[in-house]
Formats: sequence, structure tokens, C-alpha cells
Amino acid sequence: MSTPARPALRADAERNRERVTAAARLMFAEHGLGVPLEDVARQAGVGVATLYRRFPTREDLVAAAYEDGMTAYADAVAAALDDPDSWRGFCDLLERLCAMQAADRGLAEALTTAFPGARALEAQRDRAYHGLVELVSRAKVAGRLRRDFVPEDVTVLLAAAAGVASAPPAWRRLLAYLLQAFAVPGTTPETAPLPEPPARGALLRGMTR
Amino acid sequence: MSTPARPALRADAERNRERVTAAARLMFAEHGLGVPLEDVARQAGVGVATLYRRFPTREDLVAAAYEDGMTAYADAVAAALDDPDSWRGFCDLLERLCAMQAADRGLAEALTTAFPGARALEAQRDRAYHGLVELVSRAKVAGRLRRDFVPEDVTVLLAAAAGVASAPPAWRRLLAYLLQAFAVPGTTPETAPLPEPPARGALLRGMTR
DNA sequence: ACCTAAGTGGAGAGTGTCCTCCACATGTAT
DNA sequence: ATACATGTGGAGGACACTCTCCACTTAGGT
Repeated sequence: MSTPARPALRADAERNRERVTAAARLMFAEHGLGVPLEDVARQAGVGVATLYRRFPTREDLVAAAYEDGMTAYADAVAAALDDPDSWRGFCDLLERLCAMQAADRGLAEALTTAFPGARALEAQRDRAYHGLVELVSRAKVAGRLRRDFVPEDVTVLLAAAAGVASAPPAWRRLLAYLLQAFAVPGTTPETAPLPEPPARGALLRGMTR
Repeated sequence: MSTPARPALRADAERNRERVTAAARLMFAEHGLGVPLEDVARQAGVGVATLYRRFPTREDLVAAAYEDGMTAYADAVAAALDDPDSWRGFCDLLERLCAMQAADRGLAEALTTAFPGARALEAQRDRAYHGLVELVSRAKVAGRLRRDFVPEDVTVLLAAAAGVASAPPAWRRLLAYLLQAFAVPGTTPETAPLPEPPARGALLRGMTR
């Protein structure tokens, strides 16, 4: 039941299927979800037809490629809940989620996309969501997270971090600022030094891309 | 000398040129800088050849379309410098810049792109940059902006805001959090209510796009 | 009114990606 | 060993976008 309703492929076909998802993870991470599927097939060492047979739409492939990624996401939330210090768990979690996004361009895009047909993936998404709601609640009860914070603010943060992902150190600095704003005043050392700012001259001067 | 080195077009050609830049502003604002140039030409009511004759590369067109936008940007900075309260000027400025970006998808993209050949545009960019450096300095001297703030943080903010621009109220909330983090603790009413959070359920649930 | 340099639009070549079809290959059950 | 369902790759049609060429049109000076 690890892969519920898939009709049992021939051994070589199953092998190819996995090669394709592995290649997709690689290519999506580097080039985003819009990468040409022909490139993915080439990377996997199979013909395009094989890719399309297994994954009729791009969404199918993305969902298959990021089932694990979403699970890792939910696991990170679960791990944060295990921290006896809920505020520290909250801060560490946001750091980890941002780091995961920064390391995988496709993941950042996949997180803001719904996959109606991908049950396993959506189940992990729900698990992450509910864990996060609980974590937010605990951090508020502990008096460390401001009362008007809402779990949706995490979405905002992740989308914002995705926007600056190009410049590696930038998201750390953004996160540091935001964590300070999320904290209840006076409960956190406000004097902690900020992470290194982005490279001089980047401002309004073009990041080329 | 408003348009220094352009070789004087025939009246109808000049008219068409302006129709094209106007159409480009419209299309870029709505669909981003990647919009098909055929669509821009159709919107302008001219053939593609006319567009390409005046603007050999996409960059040329983008630069022409956003010369005004960049000027508006620099003007906003200048206006902020006129505010006797530098901190209020700073806050209002960030609000305005974010609002401009949110209203014009192309502008947000153009700001993070260099246009080596577009002198007028780059001049405005410089004007904005230098004004901003001055404003940041004043707000620090006034004791309202934290000392470890750097002008490049504005870039980070703008890139972050661009990342959440899809959900209209989200950038306001992000900005509110960040302004609180930028302020020197104790100098600003930390109890001001946050702007309305983004719609419930957006979290990790897909913004479709 | 006429002439010509300047300007125009649409057709079409070039390119890249999506997706399907089908002749051929290969696992697997007997 | 044989047979056949299952699986494969590459060729190629469809489409979208970029950019150029050229026969025709028009502004504006004489």
C-alpha cells in the first residue's frame, strides 16, 4: 500500500519510472517547474514517450517528484513540535523551511500549487498545516509569539523568502527581521546581530538573473 | 534634449512609437515583461515589424516603457526626503514603492534588471538610490531607524514584496511586520494593529496562480 | 501636383516545446 | 522455447513566439 492504486508495472518500467522522478527532482530543483520535459527525459536517459506515458500531465510529474519533499516539510514541522521550547522550535522551523526552499527552486513553486489528484502529497500538506497551527498556538501560549500572528503569515513569509531566494544570504536577513517582528517585545534579545546583508550595490541596480 | 540622440522621426512614426510604448506599459503591467511582443503590437494597433524597427530588442522596449516608471520611483524618494519627519518619510516611501510594484508586475521585474544602454532610465535609478541612502542616514540620525539597517535591505524588502504581490493584502502585512523590525525598539507604537491577514486557507494550500 | 525618402504590415522562415503515433524490443508466464 | 502483453524511443505534427524581408503606402519638401 505504499503506492495504493498504481496497477503494478513491469520491473523495467518501474525502474524507468523511478529514473524519471529522480531526474525530475534534479531538474526542477535547478530550473524550476517550467523546465522542458524533454530535458527531464534526457536527464533520465529515457525517451519522451516513456515520460508522458507514466505522467500524462506536468502536474502528475511534479506531484510524484515532490511527494518526498512535502513529507520532509511535514516532518520538519513535526520535529519542531518535539522541541520543548516552542518558540525555539518555531524559529528553527522557519529557518529550515526557508533553507529547503532556497535549495530547491521547484519546491518553492510546488508549495504554492494545489495538486487535487495527488492524495499522498496533499495528506502531507495537511499534516504540515495542522502541525503548524499547533506550534503557533503553543508559541503564543508560551508568551513568545505575538497574539495577532496567524498561521497564514507563514505562507506570506515563505512566498517572500522565495522572492529573494536568488541572493543566497538575503533570505536569512529577511527572516531575522521578521522573527524579531513576530516575537513579543522584550522576550527575545533584540541585540543579536543580523546576518550579513546582501552584496553592496545590488539595490535597484539589477540582479541580472 | 528631452530625447537626446534619437534621429527625429516622421510625425506618423513618432505617433506609432508612442502607441507602442503605451501598449507595452499596459501589457507589461498586467502580464510581466515576458509577454509576447506580437500581443504588444496588436494592442498598439501596429504590425510587429513596426515594433521591431523601433525597438530591436525586448530590453529596448522595456527601457522605453519604464523610463517614466523609474522617474516616478525617484520622485517618490525625493518626496520622502521633503518630509520633515524622516522616519515617517521612510515608512511612507516603502509603502508607496510596494504599492507601485503591486500595481505593475512589469515594474517589479524591471527594477531588478539592469539596462546598460538606457541612460535616462539609469540616471533616474541613481537618483533614487542616492536619495534613499540619504533618507536612511537621516532616519538613523533621528534615532528611529536601527543602526545596522543598510540601504540594500530595501532591495530585499522590494524583492520580498514582489514575491507576495499575487495576494493583494499580503504585502501590506509583510511591510507592517518589517517596519516594526526596522524601527529602534521603543520609539514606535508597537501596538498598532496589523493590516488584515491574507485569506484563510491560503497557507500551503496552493494559490493556484 | 509630384517625388522620394521614410515608414508600414503581413507573410513566412527559424526555433523550441508539447504531445502522439507506431514499428520495434523486452519482460514474464507457460 | 515460445507467445503475447507490456513497454520503448524517436520521428513528426501542432502550436507559439521571434525576427526579417519586401512590395506597397504615405508624409512632407519642392
